[in-house]
Amino acid sequence: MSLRMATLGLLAQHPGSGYDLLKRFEKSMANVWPATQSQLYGELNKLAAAGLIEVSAIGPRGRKEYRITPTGRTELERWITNPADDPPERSAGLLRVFLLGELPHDQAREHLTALAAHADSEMVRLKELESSIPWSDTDEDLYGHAALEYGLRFNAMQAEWAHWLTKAIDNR
Amino acid sequence: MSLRMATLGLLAQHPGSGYDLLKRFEKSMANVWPATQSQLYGELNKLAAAGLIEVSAIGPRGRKEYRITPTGRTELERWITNPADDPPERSAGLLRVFLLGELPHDQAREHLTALAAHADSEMVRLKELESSIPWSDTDEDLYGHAALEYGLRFNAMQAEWAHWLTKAIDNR
DNA sequence: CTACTCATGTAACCAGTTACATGATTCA
DNA sequence: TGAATCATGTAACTGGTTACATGAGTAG
Repeated sequence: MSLRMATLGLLAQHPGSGYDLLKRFEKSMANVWPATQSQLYGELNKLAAAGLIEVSAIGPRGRKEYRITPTGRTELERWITNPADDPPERSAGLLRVFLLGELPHDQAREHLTALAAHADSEMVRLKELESSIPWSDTDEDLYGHAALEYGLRFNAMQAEWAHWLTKAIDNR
Repeated sequence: MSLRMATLGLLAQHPGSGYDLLKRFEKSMANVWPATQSQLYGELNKLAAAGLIEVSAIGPRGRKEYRITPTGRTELERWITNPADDPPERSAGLLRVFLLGELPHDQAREHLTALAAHADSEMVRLKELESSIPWSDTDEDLYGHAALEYGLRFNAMQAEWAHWLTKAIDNR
């Protein structure tokens, strides 16, 4: 359901071909919901069959430009305002923490140091991304920027937590 | 790969049957990596076929008690110390934020208020969980507790972020 | 005319969910 | 003896990944 909505959402912002969307997935949405090429083309056909999007123009090389339909927009708004039916969150990283007791203390500490370092480098990457984008005054950019800020805060929290746990291990 | 390691990890902590593990999945691991009954039984058979676990005893009603093998333990440790091959993180919640621009401002604000409220109630739930568990002095409990602390910090961050964004919307 | 990018699709596979199916043991 | 719990499994379906396949237009 979520890839479907990610695709529909990108088309709600701007129409485009599968190829266009693929680049927008890689560029802006990869941090939030990655998608592969084959998955995307399949989803576009399903969305079109369901009447949520439609082909608005055919270009060279069999290019199909899609746009969202009114039905599609209704469906998108319904999904955004209805967080109930989300898939459960899974985190391999947290699972690893959960099982860290199977490792000797010094290896566990090592892992946490690496985790904190990774969070720090993610923050650098996100800050670079932030300053590389010419943010406009649109709602689209307001929320894109907010998602980025979320990532910054998330990684900061993770680094702090890793340091806290490292200390807790040392006190034993 | 991750469910495989979650299962292996639980068996590394204590041996048990599929039925036992299922309850432990529901009780302690559901917040980190949920699993269904049919998935678990399938995985146990695959793990046994691969020699990572073995049946240590057969009980009434066809009960098969599993334990981890030395090969299994090696493989588990390899996985814990090697965070490279994790599946990408996906967040339906963040995807929704990304697409919040498709909604009128007041509806977006409403959504963020609900999100903050949900984070707050999650914190309450986790705190109750925390005080309901008779924590021991073992490593297993140290890291289980740390995972819970992670959840608390994560939800606190989320609530703060939602308030921050609500204010940013108001200033437009 | 050659290499590159644009452009779409299919097939095989792994992971996860829901529903169905079955039977043994225990406890009131 | 009937209900609850213990215990394991299969089948059908959806979502996601990797690899393969193909061809049209474009720029040097």
